[in-house]
Amino acid sequence: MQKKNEQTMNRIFDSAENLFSKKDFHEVKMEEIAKNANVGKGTIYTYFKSKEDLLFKCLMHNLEDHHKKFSEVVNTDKDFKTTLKDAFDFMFDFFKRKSALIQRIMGLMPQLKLSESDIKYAREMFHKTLDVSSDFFQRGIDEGIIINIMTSRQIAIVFQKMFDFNVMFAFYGEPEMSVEDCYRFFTKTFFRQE
Amino acid sequence: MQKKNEQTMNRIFDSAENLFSKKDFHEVKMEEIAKNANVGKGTIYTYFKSKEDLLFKCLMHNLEDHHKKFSEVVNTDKDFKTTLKDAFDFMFDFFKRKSALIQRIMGLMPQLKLSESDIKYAREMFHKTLDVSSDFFQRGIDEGIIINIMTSRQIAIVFQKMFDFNVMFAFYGEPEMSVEDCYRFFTKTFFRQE
Amino acid sequence: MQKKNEQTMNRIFDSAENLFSKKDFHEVKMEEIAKNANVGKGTIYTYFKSKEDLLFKCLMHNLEDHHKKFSEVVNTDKDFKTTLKDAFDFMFDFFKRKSALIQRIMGLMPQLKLSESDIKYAREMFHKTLDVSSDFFQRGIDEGIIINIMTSRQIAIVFQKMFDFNVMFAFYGEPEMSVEDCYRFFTKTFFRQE
Amino acid sequence: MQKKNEQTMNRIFDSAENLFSKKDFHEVKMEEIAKNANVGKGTIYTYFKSKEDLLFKCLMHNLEDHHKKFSEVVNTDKDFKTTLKDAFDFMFDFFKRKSALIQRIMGLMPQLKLSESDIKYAREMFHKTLDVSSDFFQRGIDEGIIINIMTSRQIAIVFQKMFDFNVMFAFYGEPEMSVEDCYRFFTKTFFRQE
DNA sequence: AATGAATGAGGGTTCATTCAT
DNA sequence: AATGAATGAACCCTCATTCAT
Repeated sequence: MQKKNEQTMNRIFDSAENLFSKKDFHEVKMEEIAKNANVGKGTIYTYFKSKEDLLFKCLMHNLEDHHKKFSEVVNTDKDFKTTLKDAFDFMFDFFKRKSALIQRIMGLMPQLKLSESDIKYAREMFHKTLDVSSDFFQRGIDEGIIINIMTSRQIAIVFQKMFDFNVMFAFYGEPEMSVEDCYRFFTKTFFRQE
Repeated sequence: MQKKNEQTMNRIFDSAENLFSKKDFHEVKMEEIAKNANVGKGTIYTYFKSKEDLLFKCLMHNLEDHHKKFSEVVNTDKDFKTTLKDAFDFMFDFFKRKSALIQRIMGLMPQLKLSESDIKYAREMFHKTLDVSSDFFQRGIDEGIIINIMTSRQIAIVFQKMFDFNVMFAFYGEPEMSVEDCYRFFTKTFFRQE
Repeated sequence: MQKKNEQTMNRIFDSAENLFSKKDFHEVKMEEIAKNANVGKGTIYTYFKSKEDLLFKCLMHNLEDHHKKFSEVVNTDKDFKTTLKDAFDFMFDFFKRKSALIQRIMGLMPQLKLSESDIKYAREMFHKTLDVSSDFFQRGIDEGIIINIMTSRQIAIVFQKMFDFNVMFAFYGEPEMSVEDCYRFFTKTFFRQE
Repeated sequence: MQKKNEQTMNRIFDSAENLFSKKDFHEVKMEEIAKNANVGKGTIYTYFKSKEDLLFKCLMHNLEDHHKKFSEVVNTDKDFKTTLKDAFDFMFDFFKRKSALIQRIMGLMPQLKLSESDIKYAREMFHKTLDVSSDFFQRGIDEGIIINIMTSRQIAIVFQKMFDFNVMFAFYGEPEMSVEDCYRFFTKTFFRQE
């Protein structure tokens, strides 16, 4: 794919991500995606096999991006607590922009008719992403900062998922947690109390 | 068959809840709901105005049931900690059976075209349900058992939502938390440490 | 059919005629007919084989009634012109009440799946009704009052149909013809001018 | 197939007009229209919003065509009587081809759920068409050829509607009026007798 | 005889996908 | 490569009809 195509594909990606974030898969129409991307309906099909494929590729596109950036955040020479704070900042922001999309897609995954290789790729991607996180928390455990009431992978999952609380807070009209509140919640639960 | 049958409606409810739990709204076909309920396709429409209405009524049906039973669990003479344990037992079980359904429906709610009165009713139901929970946690705060790093309503939301972690644990192949694990997680975070 | 049944059947007839007059066949629902007749939906089917049968019987019911009453009007000892005036009065009134129904039904007749005997009966009914009228106009021709630019049967048809003009006048917002206007129109066209 | 094809739309128009002429609105199936037009069922919906919209557009399509051609017939330098004869020739032919369609549609109009603008457009179209006719008959009145027992608009309506008689004649098995018969009928009624 | 709950065939409409240009 | 007109499978919903009571 040449330069020009890359741009077209990215416009499609942006449009699709935007719409899939806001609406249910079946509420999003290919025509709408095409229009918002300023391309013809048929053009999408030169880049993606089907609507499901587009959804899947959107997810992977985001996961890869997230993986890359998150790796950069946690693979650093700073001390654990400082890095954790950076990680919270990063995730807090990422969550705000992408959680709706990812939540939605993951809820749909079981119904997607994916090829064997796609499933394999997705599984690897998910685990690779979790591994980065879990390795980081393992470091916290090894340094004696985090208590091991959970496995490092479980902690990584809680870390990913805890920002969901804010969605519910918003739903019920409660004040949302700031990134500092989130950090405090996390340390209260997982840090060894002095 | 003369009187509109409570049983028929319950069969439809059961079938719909079951399918809506397993699949996306648009993947569930009315014909499938009818078949699994052992009724004709048209019969559903004598009880529910539309597929969306059926989904909505399913949610309300469950919320009402949940509200009633949960109220019984927490409105008791037992001491706070014992009652909290009962509440965890109850929620853990409820979550296993119903969370998929409720999660899915709540994700769809914004797209549902509900009547004013339906919206009002849903809002009331959600808040009524949360109130029972939040009153209970307020008692914990008042008794000095729970620290007030969050409002009682926020705690109630966390309490509802924390079982979600298990869904993710399952997704990533991590061991799920037992009800005791959940209770320990909660007390670690919200109980005053002696 | 006993007394009681006759009443029920007439309530169904009235309800059906009323609705078929106002709406298209397919817009009229059996439930609506039943409700307006204060009977159960199933009851209609104890009197009529189907919705089409009900429509057909409605038409016949009206034609018979019309035939009977119109016969009484024209079979009289009064002179031709006086009788014609009476006929206009009668038809003008009949038209106002029933033309919508009859027009509608006749437009539907070709699509109705009628039994051989029903078709035969309808044909006889239509012709019998026309015959009364045409015999009367033949008398006018024989008496030298009406000129024979048309057959008596054609005149009878024009006589039946001319009130239609008022429907169109109303549609276009023009003043409608009074019964006297109609009579004048008719005589201008068919009476020998002195 | 790049440009939305005028031919495709005309094929749909022809097919729809043909079927709506022969059958009741609800007896005509979209599938049938599509098949007779040699297009896919969905294609119709790229040209028309709904079945009702198609019916409405069919009517307007015909009225516009009729208006244009009829205007050409009556807006001429020939003398009144000659022009009237031409008008009869034209209407007689038009009626044979289109009256069934227009009659049927007009009977349905009250039940159609039309937009404000559609209603306005239809109203204008109807009146514009009638105006051409009524202006012409006004000329006849002004020239002293036609007596003014009716307004020119009423005469125009009678002129439009009188061909209906032939439909009834056919129904009852009477000989139909030729265009000359119709002309004679009209002049007998509306022309000043010398 | 009367009822109305239950039925399911049938049809209007949507929309992902194709393919000629 | 890009397009969008055309397609038809699929699905929600309606409503005439049936039948157990």
